[in-house]
Amino acid sequence: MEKWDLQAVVGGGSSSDAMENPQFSFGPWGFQQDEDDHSMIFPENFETNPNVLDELEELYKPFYPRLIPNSTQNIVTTSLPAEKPKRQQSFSGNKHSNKPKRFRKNKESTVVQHVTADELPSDAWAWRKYGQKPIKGSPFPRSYYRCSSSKGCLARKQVERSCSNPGVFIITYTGAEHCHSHPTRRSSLAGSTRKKSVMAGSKN
DNA sequence: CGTCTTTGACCCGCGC
DNA sequence: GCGCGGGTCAAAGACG
Repeated sequence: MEKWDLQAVVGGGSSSDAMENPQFSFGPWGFQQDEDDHSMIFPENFETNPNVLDELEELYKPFYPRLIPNSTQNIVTTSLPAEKPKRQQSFSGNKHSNKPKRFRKNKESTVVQHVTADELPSDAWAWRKYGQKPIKGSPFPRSYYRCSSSKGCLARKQVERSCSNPGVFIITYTGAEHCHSHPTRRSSLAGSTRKKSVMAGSKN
């Protein structure tokens, strides 16, 4: 079983980093968005050109925990096909409840970071894992996290390991922007330092 | 007690 | 229209 500890990977499982790094002004939700095209344009050589990287760091510093020069950390934004009319979400409840159906696909902007294990950012937000799925074509599963700092916050992120570069993690921020400020402390640390044994043999 | 992770099932978008 | 793949829900169990 490829059970790899994403808790350690995303850093969201531990509150220590977040609290020790108050300078983090983290949150990809807040960059400029066009009405229709939720995208950011990056020069192709931004990763290799130190000047470009520096400029970008200044530009996007408020949105990311840190941009590490000479690293594999990367920012790729996906622009949504605004022109392509998609079928509206039905929001018809599911078998479990009458709650409105969650919207699918990224109707908000998405921001992708490629980081190495050592550079995995520990953001100031508290994330709660709500799902994990094996991805076709990738030996590694993708984990889904949502912001647990505030109940109404719709911010989400996905963490997966690069299939071509197992040492590189792909963090995708999706959903809405945070509707709250950085949590000064976690509401609870329960479960945040969960032992690995739980995931190893809980249900299998 | 409150929050977290895990995990199977469900639902939807999209390609064929 | 059907099937696949991906995203989300919610119950159960664990931890501080």
